Order: sequence, then structure tokens, then C-alpha cells
Amino acid sequence: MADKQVPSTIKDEALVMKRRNQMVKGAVTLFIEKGFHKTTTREIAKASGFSIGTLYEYIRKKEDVLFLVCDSIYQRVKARMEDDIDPAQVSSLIQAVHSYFYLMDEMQDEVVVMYQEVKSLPKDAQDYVLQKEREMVAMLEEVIRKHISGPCSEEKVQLIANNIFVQGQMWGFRRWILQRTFTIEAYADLQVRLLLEGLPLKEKRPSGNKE
Amino acid sequence: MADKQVPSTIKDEALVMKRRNQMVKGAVTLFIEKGFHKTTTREIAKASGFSIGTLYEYIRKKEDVLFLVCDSIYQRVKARMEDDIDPAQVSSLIQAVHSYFYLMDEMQDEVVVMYQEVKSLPKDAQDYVLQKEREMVAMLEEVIRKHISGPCSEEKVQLIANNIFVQGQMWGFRRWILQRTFTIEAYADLQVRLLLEGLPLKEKRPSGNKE
Amino acid sequence: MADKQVPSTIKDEALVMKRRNQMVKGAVTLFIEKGFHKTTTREIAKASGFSIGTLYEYIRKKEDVLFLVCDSIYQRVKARMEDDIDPAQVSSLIQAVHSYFYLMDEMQDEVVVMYQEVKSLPKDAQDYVLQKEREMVAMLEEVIRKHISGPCSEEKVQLIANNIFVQGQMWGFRRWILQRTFTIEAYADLQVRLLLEGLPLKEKRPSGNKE
Amino acid sequence: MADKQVPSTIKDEALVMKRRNQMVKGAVTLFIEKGFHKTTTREIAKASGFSIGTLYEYIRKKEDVLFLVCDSIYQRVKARMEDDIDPAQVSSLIQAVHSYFYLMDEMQDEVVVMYQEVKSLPKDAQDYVLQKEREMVAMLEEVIRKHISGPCSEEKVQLIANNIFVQGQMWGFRRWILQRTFTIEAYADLQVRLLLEGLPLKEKRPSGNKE
DNA sequence: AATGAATGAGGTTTCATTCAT
DNA sequence: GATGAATGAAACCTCATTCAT
Repeated sequence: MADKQVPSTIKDEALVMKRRNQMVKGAVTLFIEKGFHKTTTREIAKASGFSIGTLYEYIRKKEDVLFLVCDSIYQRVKARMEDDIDPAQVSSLIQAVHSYFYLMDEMQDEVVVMYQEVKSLPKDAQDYVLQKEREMVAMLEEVIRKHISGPCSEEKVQLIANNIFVQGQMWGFRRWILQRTFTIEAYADLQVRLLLEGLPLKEKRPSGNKE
Repeated sequence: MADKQVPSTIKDEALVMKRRNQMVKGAVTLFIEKGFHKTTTREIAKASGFSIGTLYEYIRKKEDVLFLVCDSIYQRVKARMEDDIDPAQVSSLIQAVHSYFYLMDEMQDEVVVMYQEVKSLPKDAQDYVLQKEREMVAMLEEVIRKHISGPCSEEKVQLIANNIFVQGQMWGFRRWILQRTFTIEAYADLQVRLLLEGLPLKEKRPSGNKE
Repeated sequence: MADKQVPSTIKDEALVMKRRNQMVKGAVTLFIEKGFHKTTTREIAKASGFSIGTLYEYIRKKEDVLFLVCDSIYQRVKARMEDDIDPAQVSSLIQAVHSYFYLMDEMQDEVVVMYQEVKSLPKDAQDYVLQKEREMVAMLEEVIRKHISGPCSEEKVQLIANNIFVQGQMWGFRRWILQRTFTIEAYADLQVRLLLEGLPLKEKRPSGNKE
Repeated sequence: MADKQVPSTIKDEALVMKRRNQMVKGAVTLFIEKGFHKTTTREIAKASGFSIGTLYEYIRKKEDVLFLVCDSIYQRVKARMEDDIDPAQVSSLIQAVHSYFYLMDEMQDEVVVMYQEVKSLPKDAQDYVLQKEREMVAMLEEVIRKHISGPCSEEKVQLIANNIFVQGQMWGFRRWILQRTFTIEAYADLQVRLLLEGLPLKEKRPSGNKE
């Protein structure tokens, strides 16, 4: 919970949540536009609809805003993933991956921010946030495990999960190249097909399967 | 060529190259450690082995250092790729991808920097740098095209190339999760296998192959 | 109005005026002593009685201080002229010119500053300031026109006004030569007499008066 | 003599003169354009046609360039005055004043520089330069004295000389207002006429002429 | 005598943070 | 609880001057 990580001088917890929501909403836009470092606290305060003084009643340092923003994004993404690719609900891996890609499309901007600014967080906040990311990858792993046929090493599952996860983000952070060629539908379709089919090569594949 | 993009007051071109090499060498380390924004120009000068005044004889603005660093990394990566996965030389896609992954492993730090700081470049420098990236992806495309059997849509080739490209970088920027489980050899092996094999699913695959 | 030309981040307008007054007061002294270029912003802040950070809450660039100073001087001079040589009040040209010269004597330092530093203003501020100067010359023209007998070309009026105007300033910027010989009273007296009498020459004057 | 005031490390005096001429020629243009303070030594060197290192073989400090420039201008103006309004040659005050005004017209730019940058000179150089100015005023005084009829107080002569002197410069530094209305011919004509005729007033002049 | 690379003091400006109201 | 004026450390960058070649 963000409240535990970022103390505020304000007692009224409901108010703290409200103000922090305003803050995150304002800041995300700015971070998308110009990045964390080029955004000033004054701009954040203004975009949030209150004064610089008030801003500092709800955070201690500028970095706290970044943390709050990242945390909010992760929470939203994770919540959506829990809804959209719930292993208990989802009927196929294909459907799950499609849902995930569409989600990444919807939240492109947020994903890019989260992606590029995490390294600006203080070490401990980074750990907190990366933990969230592990959990998301774990969700993908679970879906994969559930829908795969035959035995499959844990490592393989993990790697596939990572691949899918990154391919989702990649739709956002490589839009300058991908979104010229593909629509999100085409992208999702093709990635899924590649995932399932494998590649036919001219040469013989190495046969020694030690798996 | 960097010389064209970043003017220097120094006339001796050889010296400019030499000093800029020192500069890039010093700056990369700092950027890896603390990122571009948290690195000061004085630190760059010191790490480069000359005074702040001298630094500014070879660049105009701090951003120029970032550009030089990015440019240098891209150039080195690209040069290495041209050696290692030359479509004329390389005997198989598998070998090419392996080489590319090993290269990404060697240049992890640089790749991470280049990856995370590009957005801090001025717009035109970004374009310049993204062009370089397109060229690298194109190299991968060519190798794929050469070694694939049967007909394969351009889009598919492009997407596979992007996947491989990003999976290489991912080895660096997701090391906190990947390098706990895999060695680079295992990683390369497994990624290649996934690439070739496809995934066996319990359910029927959608049959409508319009390809 | 200076408020329009030089934006401030401070909202309280009264405070802006107050602080800018402090600023102008402090800066004038420094500019008189050492000139605009040799005065540092830190010195200005200190002389104004606040910190460098505060200084920059009330201006954007150092040049703004110069503009504020020039504007203030012009405003004060103009206001005094409007009081002292009001064409409706003043009973004779002689009296008006005397008043003007005494004013220039009182405000010597300011006039010298304004005079020597205008060229350091950005182009648009220069125009603004020269406009003020035109207005002052126009005041003199009006007084002249009102008190002159017989027909007199506009050009002649304009030139006389300019002469008087500059002779007033000259009392300040040529003090090193003039104030060794004259008191302001003697100076004013003699200039007025010269203005009225003309010069008796040995030779015949050129007779072709096309006026 | 400038050689005495500004030492050089170079022995060959002819060379010193040559180089300093180049320097002054280059610097004047720059000072006219942007003023002394905004002109860098590098720009001066380049405009002079040699390197920054060479520049410093012929001066000690940047201010020396300003001094050399001012000195050169004063010398040229003075030399021209000695030619053009030589009291032994000139046949009338009118002609002398005309010549002086035309000279000021020719040397407008130089006069403006000299006028606005003198205060940036070190104190002792200022004295040196003001002395030159006194000498020029003295030349005007002499011409006046020679051509005036009847007795005339020294002070009056001095003041008239100063007026003429400043009116000449004024043609340059108030060009933004004067040169919209007058050609130099018209300006010279009218100033001379004003000088000779005096002003007809409606009111009685004060009669107590203690002169 | 000429060069131009190197230097670093010092200038302007920004901006996160505080605290009195 | 909210405000916003005040602060000053510290950032970027310039440029007069030196000195080895």
C-alpha cells in the first residue's frame, strides 16, 4: 500500500487518498510529455489543482510523486490483468494473451512512463515496484501452465511468460516502429501465431533435445 | 557521423575524436551508475580526465554528451552485429541469434543506458538514433529472410526480427529477473528453441490460416 | 507599465511592486557605480535585501532588472517633467527650461545610467524606452510652440526641443568638463541666454532665408 | 601614444602597429554591432584575422582593445578636425561648424561607440581619452573666438563649443529620432541658423544683461 | 612570432523544499 | 489544512587568459 511507503502530514486518510489521486492524475500526463526529471514540482502542483505548499503536505520528496505514479499504474495494470486473464475464467491461452495485449494497448502511455522512469526511483521503491512486476509475470506463468499440453520445464514457462510480458510493453515503447505496420489486432494475432507455431527452417534443427 | 551533429570549437579533428572518446568512456560509466540527469557536467569532465572548460570545447550542451554516448554505443553495437551476423557469413539463423544474444550480454550496460536515456535526447537526435535501430532490425530481418523455408510474409519477418531484437535487450534490462534463472547460454538456447518450435497447446489451434 | 513587460511568478501584485521598488533602488546605485555588465545578479539581490532565489521570483532574466530600472527612471523623469513644465502652468519658456535643467541636475546619476545602458536592453525594450523619450521631447516641443512668437517651422521646433533635451542630459554626462566651470544656475542661465540671443558674428550671415 | 599605454611582447614596432590596426578595424565593427561587453576576445581575434594567442601578444587584457579602439577613433576624429576646421584655414564659423557636422555624419558609428563605451575603460584610460575630448572642444573654442564679434566671456565660448560638439555627436546617437526628419545638410543648416539667430519670444526677455 | 588547446573562476539561472501566515 | 513567498545549493555554461608547441 502506498500509504505505508509515503507518509503525509495530513491525518484524514480519505483526504490523503483524494489528493494523491489528483496528484497522480496530473503527474502522469506531465511525465508522459516530458519525463520525470524535466517536470518540476510546481508543474505537478498546478496540474494537480493545488498549491506547491499543499503538494508537500502529501509527500516528502519529489521522488515520492514518481513512486505514487508508478505504484498507481502498476496497481491499475495488475487489477486489470486479474480481471482480464484470471486463469480460472479465461478459456484459452490465446484469449489470455489477446486480452493482455489489448490491455497494453489501452495503457500504452502509462506503460511507457513506468518503463522508463523506474530507474529514477530510490532503490527500495524500485524493489517494491519490481516485485509487482514479478507478480504480473507470475500471472502469465500460471495461465501458460494451465493451458499447455505435455510436460514443460519451469524455466521454459518463465521465459515464455517474460517474452509475452515484454512483447506487450514493446507494443508501447516501440510504437515508432511497430505501429506503422500493425494495428493492435494484427499485432496480437501474429504474435500469438508465432508463439504457437514456431519457425520453419531450411536447415535441420539440432536434434539433441535434452529437455 | 557524430562530427556533423555536434560541432566543436577545436580544429584538430584527430584530437576531437580522441577527446570525445575519453569523454564517452567516462560518461558511459557515470550514466550507467546514476543516469544522465543525476550526472553533472563536472563529473563528466573529471571522469573524462579534463577540466569543465575543456569539456565545453568539445560539445555545446550537456545533451551533446548524451548524444555522443548513444551514438557511440549504437555504432559499436552495429559494427559488432555487422561482424557477427553478417548474412553472407553466418551459416544458420540459430548461429546468428546466438551471436546476437552473446553480444547483448557483453554490452549489457551500454544497452541499458542507450535504452533508458534515448528519451532525454532532443527530438532530432532521437530520430537519428532510432534510424540506427531500424538498421539493426533490418539486419536481423535479412538473416531471417535468408534462412527461412517456405513463403513468409514481410510482416512476419519484421515482427520476428523485432522480437529477437528486444529479447536481446531484455536480457540486459530485465536482468534482475532473468539472470537469476538463466546463464546467457541457457537463455540463448531456450529462446532459440522457442523461436523454432512453437508451443504445444491442449486446445485446438484456430485453423483459419490465411497466410 | 512594467507589469506587463516583465512577468513575475508572484501573484500578489502589491508585493511585486514593493519588491521591484526595492530591486530598482538597489540596482540603480550599483549600475551608477559599476555599470550594468559589471554588476552581478547576486549583488543586485543583496543590494535589494533579498536572496538570489527571491530576485528571480520577480524577474526572468538579468536584463529585466535593467529594463525595470530604465523604466522607473523614465517614469520618474517624465512625471517630474509633467509637474514642472506643464505647458498649461508654466508662464514662460525660460522658466520651463530652467526647471528642466534643474531637474536634470537633481537626477544626474539616473540620467547617466539610463543614457549609457539603454543599448544593453533587448531590442523591444529599447523601443519601449525610446518611445518614452519621444514623449518627453514632445513636451518640450509643446512648451516651445506655445511661447514662441511669429511662425516657426515644425522642424525648427523639433530641433530646438532636441537641443534643449540633450543639453539637459549633457549637464550630467559631461559633468567632468562642465561642472568644473559652471554651477547648475550659471549653466541654466547661460544656455537660456544662448538659446534666445543667437551669436553675433563678424562676417555677414548668409542671407538666403528660405524659411 | 598608444604604444606607451598598452605594452606588447612583440619587439618589432612596425609589426605592432600593423597588427593593432587590423585589430582595431575588426573590433570597431563588432563593438558597433554588439557593444564591448557582448563581444568576445575570440570574436575580436577572428575579425582581426589572427588567432586568440596572437591577439594576446599585442595586448594584455580585453580592455586594452577597447582603449586602442577609442584611441584610434579619437585620433582619427581629431586629425580630421585639425584638417577640416583649422582656425588658420577656415574662413567662417559657419563653414567650420558645417565641416564638423559632416565629419560627425561620416563617422557616426565610431562616434557612437566611443560615446557609449568610454565608461567601460579603466579610470586612467578614461582620463587619457577625456583629455583628447578637451582638446577637440578647445579647437572649436578657438574657431569661435576667432570669428565672433564683440567681447565674449570665456565661459560663453566654452559653452557654445560644448554645445556644438555635443550637437555633432547627437546626430549620431539620436539618429533614431533626428534622421527621420533631417538630412545631414538640413540638420547642419538649421543648427547653424539656430546658433546665430536666437529665438524670438512672445514675452519680454529678462533685461539685466550683466555680461 | 604565431598558434590554439586548456583552464577554471565566476556568471546566470533553476527548482526542490521550507515555513510563516 | 492550504497557501505561496522565500530560500540557497547547485546546476549549466561562458570566456578571458595562459602556455606549450
